[in-house]
Amino acid sequence: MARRYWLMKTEPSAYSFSDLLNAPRKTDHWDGVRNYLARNTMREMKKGDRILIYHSSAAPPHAAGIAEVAREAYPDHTAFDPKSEHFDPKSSPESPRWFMVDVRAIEALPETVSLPDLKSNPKLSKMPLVQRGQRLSVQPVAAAEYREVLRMAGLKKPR
DNA sequence: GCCAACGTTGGC
DNA sequence: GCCAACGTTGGC
Repeated sequence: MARRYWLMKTEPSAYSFSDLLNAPRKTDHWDGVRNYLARNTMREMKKGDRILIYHSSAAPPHAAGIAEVAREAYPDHTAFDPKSEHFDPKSSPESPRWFMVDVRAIEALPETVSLPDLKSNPKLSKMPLVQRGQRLSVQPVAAAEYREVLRMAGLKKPR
């Protein structure tokens, strides 16, 4: 199966692409997704798939870096922890409701690509990200869209 | 801080 | 199963 492409949002004040770059082996688990559609999308991810990491609630919001799927979906243990802000009493180790993947940072984009720039590129008009009202924290990206974002970021060699 | 657009919850 | 109320996301 051909490699696929995805986009994951994060609020940089909570967890930024730099945090991922500085994590051991540049790898971390992506916990806390509590939306069924986003969860289902994560379960489609395969090891080696590429991920655009997007900083939401920034000024301006922007694509910050690229990463890859390091481990495919497995139960999100933060849902089992009553002390976690992502705790969900309806999820249990026996019957997990929420899942996460591990992601590994590949590299920061040479130039971040702002949301206004993404919106003004007609080639990207079909991305859920730029469509009004889309709130998905995990979403698919077409291969051509991925390449276009990398080109806008000044990354000559697609990764 | 505002608020539009959704998703979820719960009464019926 | 419907749908109003409520909560969350996230751009502005």
